[in-house]
Amino acid sequence: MSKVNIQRLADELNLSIATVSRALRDSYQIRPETREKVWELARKLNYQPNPFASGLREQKSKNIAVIFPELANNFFSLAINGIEEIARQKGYQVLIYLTHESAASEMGFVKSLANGRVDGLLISLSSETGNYDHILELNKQLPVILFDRICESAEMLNVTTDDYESSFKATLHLIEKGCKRIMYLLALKNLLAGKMRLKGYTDALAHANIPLDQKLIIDCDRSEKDAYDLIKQAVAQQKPDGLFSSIEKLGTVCYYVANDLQLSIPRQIKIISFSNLEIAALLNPSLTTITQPAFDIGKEAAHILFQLLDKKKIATESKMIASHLIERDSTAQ
Amino acid sequence: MSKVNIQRLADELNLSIATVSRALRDSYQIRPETREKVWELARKLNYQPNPFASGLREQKSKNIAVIFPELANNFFSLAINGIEEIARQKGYQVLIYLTHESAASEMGFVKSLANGRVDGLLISLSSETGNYDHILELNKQLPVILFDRICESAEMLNVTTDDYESSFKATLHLIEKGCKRIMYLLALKNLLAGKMRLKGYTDALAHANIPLDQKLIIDCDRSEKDAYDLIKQAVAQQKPDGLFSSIEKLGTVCYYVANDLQLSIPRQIKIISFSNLEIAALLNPSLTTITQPAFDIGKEAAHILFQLLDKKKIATESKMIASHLIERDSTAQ
DNA sequence: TTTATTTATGAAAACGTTTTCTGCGGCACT
DNA sequence: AGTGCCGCAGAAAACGTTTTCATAAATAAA
Repeated sequence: MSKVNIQRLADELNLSIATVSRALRDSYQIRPETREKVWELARKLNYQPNPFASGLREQKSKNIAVIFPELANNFFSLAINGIEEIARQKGYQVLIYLTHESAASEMGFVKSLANGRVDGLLISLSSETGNYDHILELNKQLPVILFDRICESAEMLNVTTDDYESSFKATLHLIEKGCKRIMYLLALKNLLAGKMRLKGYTDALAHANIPLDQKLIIDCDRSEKDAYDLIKQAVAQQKPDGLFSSIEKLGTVCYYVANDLQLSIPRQIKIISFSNLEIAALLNPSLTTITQPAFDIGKEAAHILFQLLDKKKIATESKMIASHLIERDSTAQ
Repeated sequence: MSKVNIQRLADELNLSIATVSRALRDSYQIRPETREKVWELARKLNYQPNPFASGLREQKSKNIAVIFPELANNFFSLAINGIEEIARQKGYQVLIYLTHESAASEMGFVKSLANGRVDGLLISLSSETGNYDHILELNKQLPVILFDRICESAEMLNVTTDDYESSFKATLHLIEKGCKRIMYLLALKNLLAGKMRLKGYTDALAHANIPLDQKLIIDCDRSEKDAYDLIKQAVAQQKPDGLFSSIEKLGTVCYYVANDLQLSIPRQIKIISFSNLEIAALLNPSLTTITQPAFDIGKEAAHILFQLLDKKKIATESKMIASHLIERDSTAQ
């Protein structure tokens, strides 16, 4: 039951710990038969090197940290799958932190990573985050890759999707389907992603010569809980014929609102939403979505991180992966 | 830029590292003004004790591991939220491992935890897992709590939900709504949860004096990818008037099948499913579910684990948390 | 045979903490 | 003045690795 360490192996084999360590690491200096004896016992006792000891000695943790706003969101669930897959291949452990959209939590987590706990960080910013100093500071010590919710700093590496273009296309899609008054459900307005999505919307309106009506832009960042009431009231007052939800969570809220106001989708009101919901196709009616390649974004972010960790300085640069507009019944003509 | 360690603090303050360490840990042996000086500099330099050094010295990691089959499943996304919340309160880090339902992966992960990487483990077994030796073995070294997908061993601590009762009730619910031929979509048949759910189904049939028809039990474990075809064919042949899906994933598959076979839900076929899908209410028609208290299960499992880690031996025993049957339109009469 | 070189191993230092064991002044009590 | 105690701080050991440095035996070169 007592923990099996390298000393124990050395004692049982009448070898020094140096020899055992070398044998386990397949050093060329070790006689094959010695090596084999060591490995055999190690396997038998299920010897696992103490990661704290090796970490301390080697000054590397073989850990990476992943900081997420939440996991209820399908985007992040998918992304972490991609991240975990790559990390596992590389023999790294994944530490997970959830900020619950709190900038204070995020700052605390980031600061706590400053001393060797992890070798690198993958982070998607909280919606509250306005100041990026903590990120830039940590990036001086270890590689930090931002994904999806990035910060506007030239010096950081990012993996994103084409928020602006997607949003532009989504708005145009509603216009093509006949919408004249498109309400935009604004979220993440502190973050670049949020700003790009909003700009995609306004630019698309301009492009179609539709005057921008500020009353049709509903800020849903502030009151997450009250989003339902807020949207319902806005829809009732402004009577839009299209709803564009800039985040997944609000997409479903739209359905409840439409139901409640007895608006038929898509006849009276059309709905499109950024969303990674697998079952968007099963909603009543099926929901037209802009779907982000979440798994690939996670994978790519991890991939870039490990390029840096492996010191392969080959072409590590920010990357953008396109989202897809999937047309379904909620925007049918 | 250089890492700030305790030596650096000691040098700058002309103190010994012993004193600095004690000051940071609020030892009573340290003069308050010394303590304050140390803390001030530590804050200024954002000193974070190296967790590998402390871990090695104290022989505890302040880490816990969470082993999940997957994260696409809403149950696990919710559960990890609960786990992370408790762990964070306790100052522990959460290491995440995804088995993708592979027993081999699971065994590898569990074995790799044998040497101090983590102080405890929360695990939900993969659907492939038939042998529990690796779990029992690890449990000799550190506390292991199983949740939801547990193993049938008296000596392990578990957090579960009332699978049998839920399944019984669900079946009865369909019967009450007029179903005569209820097809059961079997999954997780290797695991206790799967067995209990199946037994709940068969017992409920017996209770209602409905003869058990083996052809109505569709084993969906084998061919995850082909589940759709399997179910579609079975429904076409057997013409059930009720579908009971024992896992979330198959619930949505039922909708696609019904659609494809042009069966109207709930008129021609009623559907009920184990599921934590938030938007079950928005499906077409809304889906009647048995919803597990995933967040609470995660929280409770973590809670029990920390009771053990804190050596509070007060009443640490297995716990069962009830699921809820939420009646919606897919089983309307 | 003597000397250089290779091969296989051991001794010991280092990583950054925490904590036990000492030690030094100063104070209170004989 | 001598003894004991207390408050504070330093020296050093320990945790389990990895790796540099040293060394013995065996082989090759002279």
